[in-house]
Amino acid sequence: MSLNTPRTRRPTIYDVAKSAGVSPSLVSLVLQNPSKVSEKRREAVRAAISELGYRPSRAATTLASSQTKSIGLVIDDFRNPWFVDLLRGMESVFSPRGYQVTLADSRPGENRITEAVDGLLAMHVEGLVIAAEPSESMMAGTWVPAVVAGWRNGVPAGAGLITNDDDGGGRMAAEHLIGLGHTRIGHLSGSGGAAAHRREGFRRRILEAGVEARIAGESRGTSEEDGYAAACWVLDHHPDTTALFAANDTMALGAFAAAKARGLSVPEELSVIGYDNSPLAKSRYLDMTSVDNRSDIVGSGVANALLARIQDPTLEPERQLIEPDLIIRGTTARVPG
Amino acid sequence: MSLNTPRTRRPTIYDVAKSAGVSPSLVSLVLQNPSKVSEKRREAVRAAISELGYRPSRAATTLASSQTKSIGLVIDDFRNPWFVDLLRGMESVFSPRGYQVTLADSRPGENRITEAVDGLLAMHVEGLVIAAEPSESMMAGTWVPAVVAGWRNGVPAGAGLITNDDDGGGRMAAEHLIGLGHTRIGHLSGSGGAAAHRREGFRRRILEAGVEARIAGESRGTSEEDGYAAACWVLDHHPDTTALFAANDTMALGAFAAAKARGLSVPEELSVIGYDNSPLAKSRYLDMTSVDNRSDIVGSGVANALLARIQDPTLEPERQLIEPDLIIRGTTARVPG
DNA sequence: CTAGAAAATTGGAGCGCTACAAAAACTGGC
DNA sequence: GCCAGTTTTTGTAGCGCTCCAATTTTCTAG
Repeated sequence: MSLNTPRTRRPTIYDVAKSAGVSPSLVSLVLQNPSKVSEKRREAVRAAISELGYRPSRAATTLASSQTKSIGLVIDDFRNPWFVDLLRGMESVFSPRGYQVTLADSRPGENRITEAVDGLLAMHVEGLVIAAEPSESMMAGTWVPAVVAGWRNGVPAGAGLITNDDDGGGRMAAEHLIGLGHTRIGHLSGSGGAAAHRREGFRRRILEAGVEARIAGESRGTSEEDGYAAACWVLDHHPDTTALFAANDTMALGAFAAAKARGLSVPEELSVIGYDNSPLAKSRYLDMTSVDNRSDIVGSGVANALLARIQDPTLEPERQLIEPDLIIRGTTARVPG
Repeated sequence: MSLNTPRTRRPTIYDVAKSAGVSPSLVSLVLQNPSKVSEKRREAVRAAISELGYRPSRAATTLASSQTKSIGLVIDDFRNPWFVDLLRGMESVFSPRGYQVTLADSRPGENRITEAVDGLLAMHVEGLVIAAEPSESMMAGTWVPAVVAGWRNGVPAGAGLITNDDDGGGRMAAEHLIGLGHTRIGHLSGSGGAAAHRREGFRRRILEAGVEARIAGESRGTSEEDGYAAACWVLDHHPDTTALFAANDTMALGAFAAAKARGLSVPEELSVIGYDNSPLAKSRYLDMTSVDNRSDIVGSGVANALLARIQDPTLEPERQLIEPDLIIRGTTARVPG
């Protein structure tokens, strides 16, 4: 049978051409610009294509045309939910322009970021989006425009930067709690660029209001356990604390656990505010007040900046901050008493 | 300067060869099998490579060698956390063998699964892992081995299948609750293949024990909201219910919300068991009893099956069930009273 | 010192496709 | 029926790499 010929060679453009009785060039034309081909041949070619189950070889196309209409996205960890929004934002501008985005993760220890970039460049991507801690060396000899998304420390010269205004977000969180009358506020922080900016924005606004900043976990991680440990520290050293600002939603979950262990009810006795507006925060059960960093907007901004630089490589790399949003839900309330 | 020549053509193997004073073939040899090249030339070539910032073109390599050492993974949604474990399991066997895995998501409405498969095949992947609802048409004219991971309905002929034993998992959940003395048990189900199997396994064990099965949400989705709605239905129609089995952890979160709204405490008055052993279930705060579907094992099983069929294409596609694990945590307890 | 074997290196064809110039097939107007 | 203009189709030459046979160099032993 013709339908079930499994172990056969992958069909090429020549097979299609022969089967349709035309030249290979004509088949290629049908693939790229069907309107330039007479209806008769076009249909013959299309029939042959589906008959043979032909799929163009991207490798050959890339090699011959030296443009891939693809851009590479390096992310540090698939478990980090923010990249989903980033990707969605990126695709909203890339897809209509016919660009495809290819993912590479650079989990530390497995393949480092340099390897991820190398792999992407080997695939002839036309541009690079770095959603991971960038490194100077990674850019060595990079010949395509790159933009860093969502990180602020050590952005290599020559790369653009579009990121969430984490300072602003920290300030917003502080503002919200101060507005609710809180004056004894703790912050669960972590190491890393984003956490540092959130912390600084928070600290500055808190000090402006003449309130003491109770900050824990600056040099630790940002997991739920880290959040729990930091919350325990704050609540044990400052038992009069009435509000906690966590550097992300997962850490806020740790804060909930610490509160529960101490018999403190949220938000009646302890207000908690998270960051990221992740699915966790949106959950009906957790219903968490959180700062939304608008990663979708970052994504579309990144895409636009990259596209501009692909079209005009002489353009200067852009730097841009995206304003976050405070989403008020059920874990923050007026100060008790 | 030689270091900073940004807008220049991407260096090729010829550039490297010229710069190192050897033939292109020799450069190619260094790249693939350095031990066959004399130390002197090898070093010269390596120096030239890093001097020029040369990266091999994957397109050219693929075309010339007609083997890519890459396999394609189609997933239905990046937000679904189980694919992370699947991927990890796959990489644990692919990486040591030098295979790379390329991701393509097939979110419905954007690019359908057929397009994702087409894209992957265009990249000359040597095998395909489908972690999404498969379709018959997607396999039309596919010339590489494929295996479906984690879905059981409508698996195309010719594709292998490695999946979690969802029947077994449902049975385990029922078993656990019955063992705790519960006799009035509700189940929050959903549409879709996995949910159906979990439901059936659960129902069968429940009926064996002579307990009535209170099942809700069979034709709805599997989000937290769906879980909430189903839990409300069960708790309102059968107020004497003492335990709830949710088809996944997110739905269990909905069950928590429903319990909270009714002033029922978990697990004292209501036991809740989830499915997936997702980060949610592992959370210190939520501390959820859950069925672990061992997606990592599925991943490595898939990888092994695929590798075997790549090496020997005449092999019959394999079908295999992976036994789940019950992880008992703090949301289930002996029946009250 | 030299034949013969082994190791190191090279030239050239070809992977599947596109780009572009050249050829072929149609137009319509006189 | 013929010519200029237009549309459609087709060779041909690469794109950057690998593979393999052929060639050159190096080594071993008599």
